[in-house]
This record gives sequence, structure tokens and C-alpha cells, in this order.
Amino acid sequence: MEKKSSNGDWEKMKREINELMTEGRDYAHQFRSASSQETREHLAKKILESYHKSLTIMNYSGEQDSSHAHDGGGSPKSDDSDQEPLVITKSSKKSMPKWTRKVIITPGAGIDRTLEDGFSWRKYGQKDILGAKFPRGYFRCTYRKSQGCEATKHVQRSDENQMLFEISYRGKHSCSQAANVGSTIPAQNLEPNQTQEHENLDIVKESLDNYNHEAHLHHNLHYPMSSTPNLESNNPYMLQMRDHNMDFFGSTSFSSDLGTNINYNFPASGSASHSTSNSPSTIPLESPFDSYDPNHPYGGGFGGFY
DNA sequence: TATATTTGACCCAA
DNA sequence: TTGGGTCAAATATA
Repeated sequence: MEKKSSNGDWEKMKREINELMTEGRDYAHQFRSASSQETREHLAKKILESYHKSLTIMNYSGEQDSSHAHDGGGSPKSDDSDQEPLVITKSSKKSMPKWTRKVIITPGAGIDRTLEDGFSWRKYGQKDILGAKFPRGYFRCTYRKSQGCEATKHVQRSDENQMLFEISYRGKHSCSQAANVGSTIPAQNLEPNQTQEHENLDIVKESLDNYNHEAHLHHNLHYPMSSTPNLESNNPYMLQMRDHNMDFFGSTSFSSDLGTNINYNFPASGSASHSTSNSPSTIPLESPFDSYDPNHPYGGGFGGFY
């Protein structure tokens, strides 16, 4: 929807992100075969730079989305954006604060952990969206009934990058979770795009730090680099950039933040119809990546989102 | 048995 | 009229 309004810009951003991600992937390849610590550090820096640039572009696009969301329906003032309407009524969902968060799946952490935001959500619907490959999931706060919490979120997997999820939040949590989660997970209160950029960068940095720590540890133990136990499994982003060959999720477990297992839905066919989801072939999988088509740059397997 | 998920049907804004 | 969002009955799971 939003894409159509600024198709040119969107296409340009897509190209730029694609180039940056390709660049990052190439660096990751070099990273794998690099023998010296110095080279690896240099490459790690380059990878981080590529990610940072990509995220900056994505976040720019996200900001545009947010501003549209705020302006949508003719919002009175744009400079009131940091003063969300606190009066939330059932009759005016438009007035509810709304923001979008983009999340890149962290394979090592599991899909649910990556998407986790500290709140408990209950799924109340799923629908195929016109022009989107993947269905959109509709979630509401678990405590909607008991505490009247009106917060909802929509989760949409990106067409271009299946590792990318766009999560749209609407409404603020009025339940008891808000107090508990708010102190540890600020995403609900901070500028979401900014927060997300930091989150993603932190993940990358953490991954690389883990690698450095591992490498250092093994180096000190006089283990040859080649015998480092599955380096990539400790570096989700190294894995992610592995030429799109997602053959590394064998041990990834997925349990939802509700304490139940998440089903990874695969529509019967790859194309989503505009009608309400009718995917009788819901296949509960341990890992949604098992069927990822490595021969397809972005598409292929993995029809549903989660 | 309680709770969560799935999914067809319905509502409503554009 | 269309399509996104929600409802609620049916079903699954713990």
C-alpha cells in the first residue's frame, strides 16, 4: 500500500539494500575463509557497516511509514507525534498510537525470540494480503479480556527478504505487563525504528563478539581454527549471510512467548489469494527454514510466516 | 477442562 | 465493490 505511493523511492531503497546485503554476504564469505585475526576483524567491521547502512535505509523507510500512520486520516498536527493520544476509545481505533517495527530473524535465537517483545500476545486471525506473498498475522494482548488491554499487533513477513518481519503495533498496553515489561523492553515507549536499529546492531555485534570470544578462547587453548566447534552456529548473522543457504536450523527450537509452540504455516500454494486465508495444509514444523529453497534468492519455500 | 489457534464469515472504511 | 481487520465457532493442545 505505502509502497505504491512512492514506488520510485521504494525501488531505489530496495536496490540499495540489496546491494548492501550482497556486499555484506560477500564479506561474510571472505570472513569464513580468512585465516588471520586481523583480516577477520577488518571483515567483521565491513559486515557491520553493511548492516548499519541497510538498517539506516530501512529505518528511513520505516519512518515514512510511521509518519503516514500518524497522518493517516488527517491527523491534526504532526508535532504532536510524541504526545500520543492517551484517551483510547473502542470507537476510534484510528486515534490509537501506531508504529511499525522491522525485525530480522536471528536464526540462532529462534524466530519467536527474535520477534519477542516481552508481551504476551494471542493470535486472533490470519489473512492473506493482496500483493503480499505471506499472510498477515493478527495478535492482541493476552490480557484483553481480563484487563481490557487494547494493544494489538500485526505481523507481516517481507516479500523481499523472508528474514525480515514488519510488526505493526497499535494501541498501548494498559495491562499489568506494561509496568513489568516497560522497564526492560523500551520498544513500546521509544521511537520504534531507532530502537530496532540498535537492537539489530546489538545482535550483530553480540554475534561477532561471541565469535571473537570463541576464537580467542580456542586460540588460547591452542585449538586449530579449523577445529573450532561450529563457528557459524554461534554467529547467526554469519549464517544468515551464507549465500541464502539456510541449512543451519536443524537444532533451532521455537517455543512462543506464551509458552506454547508456534506453528509455521505453509499455504498450499506459494501465491496468496486475496480471500481470507484458507490454508488447510497447516504444517506444524519445528523449524520454518527446513523447507527454505536454497536455489531461490528470496522466494521459494517457507510459504507462511510463522 | 481451560486455554490457545485456526479459519470462514462478517463488518466497515476507502 | 474491494480488501483489511475482527469475530467467533470449531478444533487442537496441555
